[in-house]
Order: sequence, then C-alpha cells, then structure tokens
Amino acid sequence: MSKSVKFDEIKKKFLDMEFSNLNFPQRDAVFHVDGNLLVLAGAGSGKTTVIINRIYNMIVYGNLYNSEDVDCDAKSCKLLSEGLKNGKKLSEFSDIVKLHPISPENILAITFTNKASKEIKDRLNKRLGDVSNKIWASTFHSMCSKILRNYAELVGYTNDFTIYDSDDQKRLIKECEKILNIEEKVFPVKSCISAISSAKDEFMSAFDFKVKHENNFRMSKIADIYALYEEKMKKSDAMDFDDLIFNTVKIFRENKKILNLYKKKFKYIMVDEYQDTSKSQHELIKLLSGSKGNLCVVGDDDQSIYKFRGANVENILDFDKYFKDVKVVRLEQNYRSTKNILDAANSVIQNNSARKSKKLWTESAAGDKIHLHVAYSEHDEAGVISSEILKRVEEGRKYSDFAILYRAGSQSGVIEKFLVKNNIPYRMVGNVRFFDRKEVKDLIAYLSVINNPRDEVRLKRVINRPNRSIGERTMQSISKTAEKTGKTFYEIIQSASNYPDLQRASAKVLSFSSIIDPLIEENNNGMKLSDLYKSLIDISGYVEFIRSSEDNFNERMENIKELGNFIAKFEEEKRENASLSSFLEEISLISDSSVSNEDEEKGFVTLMTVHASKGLEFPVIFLPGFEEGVFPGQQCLYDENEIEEERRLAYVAITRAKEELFILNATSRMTFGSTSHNKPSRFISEIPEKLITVTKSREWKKIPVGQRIPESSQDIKVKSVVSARSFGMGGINPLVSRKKSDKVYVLGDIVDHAIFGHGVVTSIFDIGNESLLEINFDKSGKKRIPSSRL
DNA sequence: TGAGCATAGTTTTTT
DNA sequence: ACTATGCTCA
Repeated sequence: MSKSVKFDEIKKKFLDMEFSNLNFPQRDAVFHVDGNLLVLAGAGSGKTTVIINRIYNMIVYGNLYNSEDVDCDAKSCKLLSEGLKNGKKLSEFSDIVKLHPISPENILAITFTNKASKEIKDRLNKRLGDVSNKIWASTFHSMCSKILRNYAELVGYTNDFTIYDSDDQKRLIKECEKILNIEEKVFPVKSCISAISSAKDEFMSAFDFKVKHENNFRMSKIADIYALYEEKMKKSDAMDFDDLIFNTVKIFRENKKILNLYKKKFKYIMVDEYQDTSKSQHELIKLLSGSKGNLCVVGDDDQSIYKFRGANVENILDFDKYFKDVKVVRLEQNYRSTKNILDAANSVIQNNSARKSKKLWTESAAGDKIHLHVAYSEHDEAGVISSEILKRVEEGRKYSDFAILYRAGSQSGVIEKFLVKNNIPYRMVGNVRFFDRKEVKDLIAYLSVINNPRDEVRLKRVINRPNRSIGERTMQSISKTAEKTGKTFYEIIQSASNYPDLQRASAKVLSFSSIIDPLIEENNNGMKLSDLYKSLIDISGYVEFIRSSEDNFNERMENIKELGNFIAKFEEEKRENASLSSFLEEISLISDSSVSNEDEEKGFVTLMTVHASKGLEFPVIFLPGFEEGVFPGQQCLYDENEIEEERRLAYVAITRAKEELFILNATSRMTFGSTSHNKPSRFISEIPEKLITVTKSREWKKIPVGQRIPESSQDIKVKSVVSARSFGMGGINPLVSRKKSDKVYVLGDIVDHAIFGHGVVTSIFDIGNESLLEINFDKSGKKRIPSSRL
C-alpha cells in the first residue's frame, strides 16, 4: 500500500473538526505530541482547555495529526470521507485507521497545587472515563513523595517517613539554634529556613554549604544549623518539602536503573505553570525527560510571581537552551477580558525587559473604561469599594461577581470592616488554613506520633498539651539520656523509670506514653482510623484541655469535629486503604485553604491577595492600594528586578477582570501606625490615559478647619464623587455619626466647642473611625470638625 | 511553670 | 495601630 496524500488530508480534516472549538495555536499545541513543546499561554488564553484537550488527543489519537506513517486504501478513504461529512469522529473508524493511542500510564501531568491537579483529573475523567485514572496527575511534591515511598531507604530514611510542614520546620530550626547557642535575633528562623531551602534547591548538602561558606562567618553558622537540622530530621525520620524534591533527584542521579524505570514509564510529560518551577524541579524534569523527550511545558513568563519562594523564570525563558528541538506555541488570544482591560494589561507589562515577546489580543468589545478612583484614606477607599459594589448589586449583579485583590494581607482589615458595615457578604481566600489551626495541628501531631514515635518535633509539640507538667528541664534530660544511650526520645519516655536522671519526672512522662502506647497497639491491630481518632480524643484529655485553657472553645471544638469528618470522608474514599500512614501522607501534602469549598457559587464577594488570585477570573475586580510603597511594595522600590516582579503581579491583578476594573489609591494611608502620603503607583501611569476615567473623593482631611470646600475639583477630568459615607452603614442611619467611644451626634445637635463656642450640627460625614461634623457656629460660621475634637 | 508586660516587626505562599 | 512573641517575675 502506498502512502496516500488523500488520507493525510482527510485525517487532518477529521481532527480539525473534532477540535474545532479550539483556535489554531491551541490546536497546534494539542496536535504536537511527540517532541518537546513550549506553550506560552497568556492570561485567559484557554490554557487549561489546551492541557485537557492535549491529553485527550494523546490518549485517543496519539501523534496521529503529525504522523506520516498511517495509511489506508481507496475504499477506506471513501468510507472516511462519508463519515467526515456525517460529522463522525475519527475514533469511530478505529477498525480501518490505525490510531496512535498513548497509554495513560505513560503520561505524567504535573501541576503546582492540589487544586489544579484535581481539576485536571476531574475534567479528564469527564471526557475519558475511568481510563483517565491511570494518568499520573499530581503535584511535584506528591509525585516525589510517591516515588520516595519506594526508595527512601536509599537516602537514609524508612519508606514510612513523615513529612514536615513549615511549622514543624520552624520549630526544629528554633531548637537547633538553641542547642548551638545561636541567637534567634541574629539569625532569624525565617532567613535560616530560606537559606537552607535555597541550598537544597541547588543540591548543596550541609557539608558542601559549610565548605562553600568557610570564610563567611554568618553563612558558616547557618551551615552548622543546616547540619544539625539534617541530623535531627533523619533521626525523626522526617523530610521537609524541599527534601522531597532533593532526595528524589538524588536517587535518580545515583541510581540509573531507578531513573530508567521512571523514564520508561513517563514517556510523555506535561508541566503546568512552568514559570513557577524551581531549579531543583527543573532538574527533576530534565532527568525524567532527557533533552530529546516528549516534554510539554505550559506557562507564562509574565505571570511569574513566586520568585520569593524559589521560582526561577529562567526555566521557561531559556527552555530551548535546556531541551532540544523545541516547538514554541504562543497562545495570545484572550477570551476573558474586554479590550480596554487587555490593552491596559499589555501596556503595563510592556515595561518589563526580561520577557518573551507576546501580545494578547481579543475580539471582545472595548467595554467600560478602567475606573481609577483617588480616595483620601484607606477607609474612604474601602467605603468607595463598598458603595460601588452595592450600586452594581442593585443593578442586578451578584455578590459573587466581585473580587477585591490586594497586594498585602494587611490591607484586608479595613475593607472587611466596611463590607461588614454594609452587610455585604464576603469570603476570604487563603486566610487561616484549616490544617494550620492550632487544635487541628495538635491532633495531627498526636496521630503522627502514633504513626511514627520517632517524630520528635511533633512529639514535643503535644507532650505537654494537655498539661502534664513536663517542662523544658525534663525534656532536656530526656534528650541527654537519649543521646547517651543511643535510644530514641520516645524510647526513653517509655522506660523513664530506668534512668536515675528521670526518677522524679518519670510518672509525668509515663502518663504520656501510657496514652500513646495503647493507641500504637490498636493502630497496629488494624483499628479503624476514625475509631482511633475517637479514642485519641477520649483518652488524651485534649478537649478538656482546650475548654479550660483556650478561648473560642466552640470554634475549636467545631474544628476538631471537622477533622473527624475529614477522616470519615477519607475512609469512605479509600476504603481498606485508609490507614493512618496514608491519611497522614495525604494531609501533609494537601493543605487546601478550606475543607468545604462548596460555597463557591453565589452570594459572596471574594477577598484575597493578588498572588492567590492567579488563575481565577471575575466580572468586576477592585484593586485597592495602587500606590508607591504599597504596590509596588516598599522594599521593591529601588531594585529594578523586584519592580519587574511587582509589575508582573500588577499584570496578573489586571488580567483577572472580565468586564470592569477598578483601580484605587489613597492620598493618605496609615502604615505601621503612622500616616503616609504615597504617590500613585507607577503602574497607573503606565496605562494609557485614554483607557481611564478618573474619579476622586472630596478631600475633607486636607482642608483646614473653617475653610470652604471647593465645590468642583481642580481637574476638569476629575469628577467628584460622594464616597461611602452617604450609603447605609449596616442598618445604622448614615446621618447619625458613629463615634469610636462615647457620644453619638445627630443632625441638629447643639454643641459647645472650646474655641468656637456654641453651634448647631448641620451635616455629618463618616470618615472611617469617626465622624466629621459640619457645625454652624453662632459666632464664627460654618466649620468642619472631627467628632473627636469636641 | 504560668501569667503579664515589653518589644519588635510587620509582602507575597504552596507543598 | 496592632499583634505575636519573648522575657521576667512571682
């Protein structure tokens, strides 16, 4: 049979038809299956759609579109032509056309968050059914942890190692500093962690680190901490998040056989959000894929906003340096925002130098101009946001259409206050995560100790909660004895009465092991996880402990129950595989911001940091605090690289908006207890003027008491708006002032002023914490005076 | 060992 | 301004 051009044509037509909901570049990416591929996916360009369709295409057709070795005879071709006309899919002709399906087991799809990986799994499951479950869709960390569960022994751990989160890590570093007599003030835990973390990112062991920084006092001290930290981690059979990557790479480098096993398995690799990968993650991918593999990375260098935690933009910028024969696809058509919003985003990001050239375009209409509002304070800013939301809700928008995105978490407080006042329902994303709550962590620590009694950090966390009168002293002598005898911390506790040093404390200490031991026993005997949890709560006395020692008892109790629910849910899903260790494994990598994320749909305005908003979209976006010193932040102002990162952040913020975008700044703002007057953010001036309408709050504050307020503002373009104060404040009559403390003024009140004397209140304005009263004084006429000054 | 005061530090955050 | 954390004293 000779190669027929006709068939090639038909085949392409079929596939183009089946994927006709994708634009050309998107289809390019989907059909390019073999070889390396870099997809530069601009904001809102349908990135996830491409990923899903690409995997679907791989599993159903494989590299069919671009393959040249498929053929069929004339008769079959005719059949196909008819099928094409009747709108059939090529997969329905698998008897006459040899498809090139790729086994799902050979596909690895890596994402950054569990949320993203769940989304991919769900969407693939919808399209492909259970076949999709054979795809490895996971995060870097869960993939590594899965691998390490087989080979951790090669790097000095058991395969049941515990995973330490950043809180555990912090505790351990603190302990190390104490032991080494290093002052926390001079070596802040945070900076030690980040130094160690970046050392691991570059595969530097504590020893290498020490050698490299031999002549640097500071760094060599950190090397000592690093060394001790590592020693203790191994003793506790625990790895931190960086270790998961580090050790996997180590094993792959040192054991070609194991590496080849996985190379063979993962013939096709996809990595999402590649701009966020760190050096070590990049290395891991290089090892798995080799330079000539079938690697597809998707990302957007303009949305790289995680440098501070190790993301390395060069990974994507220099992708074609590291991998051979790279095909580059640019997804530049934006399906999310109006043209004005997109133009604004484009013109801001254009000011960055280190980027792949890329320009988003859209077929959408221009839409509203971008609203720029100049407020006079952060309170006013929050008030304006509230009133704009209320106005639009009256016009028919849902609360869930709005999101307020801020640079720093500290900005949320004032905004929340105003939303509450105005009865606007809101939800905050990424606040205190469920698994970060104290009581949840405590109970998980208990479970961890039951699972792995060598886990010292978590043991120490709970040994004295509830109070067993085990203090610093006792702990130290246990540590010493452990060191002397070569036994583990927990073993010493179990046999405390055997050691003279521990005679006095032995009863207290044994009261702890008498709780843990039977639970270990029961767990080994195969007790159900949920029952284990129940008996833990029963015999640990934990509930009584928080009832007497902590506030918000009810809320904490709720969380304890919620953890119980979570365990029950886990059991239901995993059935016979619901072991304690598998549970701990799962939650150590899932720290989802909320357990119940089902309240998403309606009814809530969303508040979050710009970072947290990446990947999301909303019809109306508010961006408060566009000021020099806030956004871009203070510490970025004098470093061009940092500014570029901030600009990318601004780009992310702007591109979240679908229809309306509000940028706000305040001419004065309280920061760290004192008032600052920030200039408008440079990012505002980077947006072409013609795309913006400016509104401005009237500036009561700047006008000296007793002077007239200009009726119209100086700038013709600037129209004066009435801000929050004229809107209902949570049912309180807006014309009644709400003072922080004592007196509440109403219209017509008679006042006595120390200087101006007798007068009548003629107007009241809310200015955040207090009210501004307009008073007609008998002798000196109308003046505006803050209520606190009366 | 716990309660109460002083002090310092306040960007972003997933795993 | 506010809060979390450390240190002192009982």
